[in-house]
Amino acid sequence: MLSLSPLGQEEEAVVAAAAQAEERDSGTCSFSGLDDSLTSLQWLQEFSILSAQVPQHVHQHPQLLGQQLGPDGPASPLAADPASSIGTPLTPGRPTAAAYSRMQTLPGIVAHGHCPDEVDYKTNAHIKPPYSYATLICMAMQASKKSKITLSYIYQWITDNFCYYRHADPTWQNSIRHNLSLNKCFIKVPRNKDEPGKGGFWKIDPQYAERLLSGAYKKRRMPPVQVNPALQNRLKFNLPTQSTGRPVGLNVSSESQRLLREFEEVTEDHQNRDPHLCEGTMLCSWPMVRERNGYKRKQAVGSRNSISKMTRHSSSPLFCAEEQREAGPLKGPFDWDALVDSALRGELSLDGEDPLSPIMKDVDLTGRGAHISAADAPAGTPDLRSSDVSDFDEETFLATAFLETPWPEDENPGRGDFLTSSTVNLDQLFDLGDSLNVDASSRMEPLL
DNA sequence: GTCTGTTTACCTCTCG
DNA sequence: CGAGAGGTAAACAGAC
Repeated sequence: MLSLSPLGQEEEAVVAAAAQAEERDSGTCSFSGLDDSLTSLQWLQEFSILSAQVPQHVHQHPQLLGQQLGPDGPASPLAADPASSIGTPLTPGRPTAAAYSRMQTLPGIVAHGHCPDEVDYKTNAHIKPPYSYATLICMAMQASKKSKITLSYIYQWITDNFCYYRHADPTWQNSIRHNLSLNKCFIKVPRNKDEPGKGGFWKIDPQYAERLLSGAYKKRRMPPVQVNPALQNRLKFNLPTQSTGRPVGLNVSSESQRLLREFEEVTEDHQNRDPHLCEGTMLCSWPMVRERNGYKRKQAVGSRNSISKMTRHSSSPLFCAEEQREAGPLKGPFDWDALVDSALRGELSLDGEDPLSPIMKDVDLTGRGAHISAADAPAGTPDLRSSDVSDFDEETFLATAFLETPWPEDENPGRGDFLTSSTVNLDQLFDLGDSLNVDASSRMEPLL
């Protein structure tokens, strides 16, 4: 009953245009010409899970950040479908290796019962991606390069990038819809009368996007291993396991292992950082306004949408559908070290008009309404400077952050409002960068 | 009829 | 143990 609607014409047009623009702007090879190891979502898994450090190959090819999903997201050709060839769950050459032993030391990963880092969800149809539906939706939205996307696009993106859902019972689509409707993070944008097609568009509520990104929403619970029931039998017979119990099919290429080693070398220091360094960071400064996000049980009918959703409209400074120009993926070479160094030297000011990312610049610390600049908060304000670190949802943040499209340098309509509304001090920013240097750096790309 | 969207209900799991 | 977060299922209505 899995019936995916093809992309609408308008979407295809945008996708095609984006692809062309991407190729034109980057001056690099086309998406299809990229090394496969750099076009997989898999590196995101690494990035997300391994404490948000920058994989070496991303360091080496930062321009690829925006190309991980390809310029056209769901329009990209489906990855090889291992469901028909069990035993080859990984795409050769992809940087999917992980130091599994090392992972044993990372809380919250091993506890999940499997090593997501080793799983190429784009081709592995057997293991359910460890992302909540909300996260998946966000990822699709971020990857789309559009400010608003359709439900069918979300379906398509998910099935294209997470093989599991290609073969899973389509009830997940129900959950997606359920999530869109129920989760206040998502705003429905009605389709214009003259726009053909079914349904409306969806976008991320800027306010809640901030919270999503800041981790106000917990990551998906991860059962030990969720194996696609539809494939369980085949998996059972076709996936021999190692002595560790891990499927042999999850072996990684030597190149991947090399990349991982390099990555680990780079990130090892970060793993040993004093956790207190996190205090005062941007993310840690964001108060977790744990407003129930629509999951209240037995709510009064209409209490959610009639109020919360109605009050959310496009006046929000971020992600506004028509306010925010379609942004392309990160482009061009990028000197990460130089950026961080200069930032650490204080050469980068986040005050004023620097076109920093919305979430870097404007943080609605209340979650709704009253804005409190992070910089305005007293240094000792506990709820701002050392707030619930555990709430920091790396998964959501990272999963979406790398996909978050930067705004073009030449225009930033609709951003003046948030650019001027608050400030973030450098310490906050680059403490953030310590743990999320990909993201922080990528957000500052327009500065260069 | 199918797709989309909303709503309700109930479940499991995590966390304090 | 209760609350919160997230997942699943199902019913229903409206649009296409």
